Amino acid sequence: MAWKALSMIAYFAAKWDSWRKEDVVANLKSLAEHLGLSQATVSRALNNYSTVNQETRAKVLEAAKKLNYRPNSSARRLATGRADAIGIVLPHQDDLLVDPHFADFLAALTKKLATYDNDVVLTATDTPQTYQRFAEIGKVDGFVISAPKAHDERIAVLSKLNFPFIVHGRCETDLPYGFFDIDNEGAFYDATKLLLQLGHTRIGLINGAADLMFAKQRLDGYNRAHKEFGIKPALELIHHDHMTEEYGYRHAQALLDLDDRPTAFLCSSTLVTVGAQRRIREMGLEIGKDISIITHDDGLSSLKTENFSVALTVTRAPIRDAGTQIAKMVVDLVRGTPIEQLQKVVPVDLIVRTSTSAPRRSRS
Amino acid sequence: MAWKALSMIAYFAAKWDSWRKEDVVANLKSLAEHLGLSQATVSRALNNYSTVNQETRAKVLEAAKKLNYRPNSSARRLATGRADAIGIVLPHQDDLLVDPHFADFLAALTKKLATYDNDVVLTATDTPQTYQRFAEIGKVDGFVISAPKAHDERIAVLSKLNFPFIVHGRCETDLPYGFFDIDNEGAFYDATKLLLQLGHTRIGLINGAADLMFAKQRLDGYNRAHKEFGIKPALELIHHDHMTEEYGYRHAQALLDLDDRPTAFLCSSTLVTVGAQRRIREMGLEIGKDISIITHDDGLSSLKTENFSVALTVTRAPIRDAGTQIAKMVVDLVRGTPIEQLQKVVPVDLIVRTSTSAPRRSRS
DNA sequence: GCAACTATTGAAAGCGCTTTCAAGAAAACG
DNA sequence: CGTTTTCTTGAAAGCGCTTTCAATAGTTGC
Repeated sequence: MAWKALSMIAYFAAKWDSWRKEDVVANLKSLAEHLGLSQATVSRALNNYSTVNQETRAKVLEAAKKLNYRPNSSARRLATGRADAIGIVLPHQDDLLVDPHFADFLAALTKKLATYDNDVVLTATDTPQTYQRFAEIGKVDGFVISAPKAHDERIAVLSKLNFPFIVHGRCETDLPYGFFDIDNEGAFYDATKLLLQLGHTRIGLINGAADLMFAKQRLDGYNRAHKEFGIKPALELIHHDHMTEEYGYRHAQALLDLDDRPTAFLCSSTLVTVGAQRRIREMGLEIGKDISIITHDDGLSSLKTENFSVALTVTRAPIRDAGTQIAKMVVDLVRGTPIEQLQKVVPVDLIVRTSTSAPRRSRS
Repeated sequence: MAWKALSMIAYFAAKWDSWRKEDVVANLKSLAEHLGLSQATVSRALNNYSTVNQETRAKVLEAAKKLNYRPNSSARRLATGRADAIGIVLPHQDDLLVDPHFADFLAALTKKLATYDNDVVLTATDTPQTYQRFAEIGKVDGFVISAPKAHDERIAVLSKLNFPFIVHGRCETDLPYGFFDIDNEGAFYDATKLLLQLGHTRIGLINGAADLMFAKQRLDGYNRAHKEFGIKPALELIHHDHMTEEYGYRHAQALLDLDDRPTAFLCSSTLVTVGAQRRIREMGLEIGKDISIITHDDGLSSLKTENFSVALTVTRAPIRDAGTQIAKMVVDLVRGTPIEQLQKVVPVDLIVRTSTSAPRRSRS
């Protein structure tokens, strides 16, 4: 085993040597000297200036490649004023809570930004001062704001600083800002409508935290559908909380303990549904028969709604798509695309599977 | 509503103005001029050099605060050669798969690094060249490597480059490197032993991907316990795969379809257990009675093992702790702490709850 | 054939900070 | 009281890159 380990390392080392070019050149200056050119010309060649002769450019590019030259990023940043990096603040709502959706979002965002040679810089503390500092200090060229609240301080601050940012979601403000959002209102309108059409009249809503904009939008959709059917949903049916398995369980429990308990649930995330399902089972009820469920599905890579015991009817909008799109949008914004062109809302699919059916008639 | 939105914005704007000091000073030069001092002295004062007079320092600090001065990070990086940033490469095993544990880990890491004034820079592409480039380019001072394989290329490369890095986990190599790991082998040894002591003789193992080091370690623990009991586990009992709900389901299914089916499962992650549980239920079996389960619990903030229908017996090691510890370790490493002092393995708790019991005797 | 362009390159001035080196003032020493 | 030390500060030289501006050579126009 020890031998094997050693040989593997030797293998990788050799492989690595073959990638690594012999000569390595540290900086522009030495590359320029090596080529017998000025730093200026070499820099221009590397940065695709039209004023540089084709042959020269070719030579420079070749040498740079051969000598494995990489421009120092700090120097470049200092000279250009650009950071080629986008900031993103970890949404740690509570101290402990981390949204699992965020991993998928981040992965897609980072991957797409890499195609624009932009990095992602993470920060933990979510205060206006953090944003200001990052902006002023030149660490990032722009921000992506996640999980906006209806009235989000961060947007006020960044607007005031006149610093580029794209919001993942929307908020209520008259300030102009770029955003990418899914049609949460429409999605939950459709979902609610489907349930109402099936004959459900008491529909429990297990929503995200009340101050988050998307939760508000979803509630709006829920309400609009009810209004169309002339039904006024009881307040006891509407729950707002963090979207964890645990809270899914608790709120399902509360809903099922009601005297006149709902015949259908509308859940804001897959994990919440896992929790709700646990409670439903405990009570000996059957999903899709005793109780219908529609959940919002962010297309998490590690937890798929089609794989639930009872395949779930969902409103589906892959959060990775949001990451990918927002990456492009924020880069465009930094490069000068006007805000008005960076406001996008995409529709949400309603995928009907077996967790929804007409309510059972037999009720005591 | 529109009015309310407007007023909120006005509120935030006002609040913001009160934070924001009137005068703002762009750079060291103007701050120095404002103070009637040289840039050198001001810089020294700001960076806590002992050679600067106490009174002068106080004056400088006060002025810097009042004028809201923030040193430009690129300039500072260029001058010092430090980036004050740690790189981390997103572990996208497949194109689509994102490990939900990673969000928790990242959050803790980022938060702790912030206390050292270090940022986290994310990258998507996981090739040796990526590491090399980031290192040479000066974007980061060090790396954190996640999910190492037994023979991990990245470690060979970074070692060769002589670039600081800390591994979250371990690997098989004779190269010296810093790491933080939990005692996976011990944890699964303990868990397996518990099951064997309870009388189980056929224990299904639903492990992580076979090339990942932690999966190997866990398998080792599983095997060691069996050896002690003089039992040779059948190969059919040992499964390796990605740790998603879906695969948990599938492998549980495969295991339960065996002629002589296992009476206990050992699962490598909470999400896998969710899937396994689904299959177990479908077959009308009862966890903790028909089948015992022990799962490894990374302490995910949004999915807690104590909240399963049948509270799960677990080997528990919060992944956030790893993030926090590694943050400190990598900073220490960059600052010169020798590698030998940066190798840590922490024990794992075995928490017994109700998902484990002696196997049922009645078997056909 | 000379003025007016065009194409291409280089010199040099930053970008905003840190840090070496030298210098002046104050304090300590003998 | 002259000399050595200690404190404190400033001037200036980078860090490695980009970019303005000037300069040269080569073209074109009339």
